[in-house]
Amino acid sequence: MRIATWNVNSLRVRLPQVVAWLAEAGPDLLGVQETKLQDADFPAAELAEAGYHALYSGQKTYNGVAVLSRDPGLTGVATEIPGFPDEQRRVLAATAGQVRFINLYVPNGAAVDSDKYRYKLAWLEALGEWLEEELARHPRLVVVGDFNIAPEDRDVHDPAAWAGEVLVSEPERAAFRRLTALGLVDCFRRFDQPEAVFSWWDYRAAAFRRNNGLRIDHILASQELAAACSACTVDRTPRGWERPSDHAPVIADFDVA
DNA sequence: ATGGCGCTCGAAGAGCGA
Repeated sequence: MRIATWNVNSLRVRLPQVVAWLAEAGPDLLGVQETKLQDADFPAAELAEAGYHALYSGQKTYNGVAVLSRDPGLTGVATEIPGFPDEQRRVLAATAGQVRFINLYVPNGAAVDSDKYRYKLAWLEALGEWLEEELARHPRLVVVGDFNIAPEDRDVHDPAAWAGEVLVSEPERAAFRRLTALGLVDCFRRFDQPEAVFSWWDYRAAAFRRNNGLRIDHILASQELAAACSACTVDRTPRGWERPSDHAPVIADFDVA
């Protein structure tokens, strides 16, 4: 089973790239973030033509998440963190067979100590409580998305320049470690990886060409699924296409039915 | 060098992302 995540930064703009990438990479499940589409405008027909059933939870202009699945028989759909009502559409969970799939667009946080930063930390706190329950219910749980956290300095192109900034600050990293302490495994770090592998590069200052990036998009798996994970990679290719998203897809393969 | 680029809304330029 192939599971992937991709912040597309506008599905309206990126739909042709998403369709092309689905045909190349062939994920069974793809978590999409930043669709920036109301549900009425979601391109369900185009994606169905590409062979994918879609769930979506959108809003105008900002945020918006979707789950694309080869298997149309998804159940247990959730669009909120229980007990954390939120107008921002950042959560979409569903069960495919025995696999519980949770797709997240974690708040960006804007700047350390801002209102948005405090919202991000509160959001992550509520997420942790929910994921603890989800883990108890679902031995095969995978949590994907744009976490907007680079967990360690090796996930940052220039740790000195980024020290203490939003996306790398210690409270954010502590929130990420709280998730892994629940028993969720960062699939990317289960394997030997090259140095300087990132999933996001600023549009400005030729950041992609210089590989000035951050690894902020992640695939976390329960221990049962992590044990069945055979690979986890970032696919840099779409970031090099014309008019790309600033994020690249992350892919993990699992030896489960 | 504290900007730089790209998307949205809406029809200019501000807000936002990371």
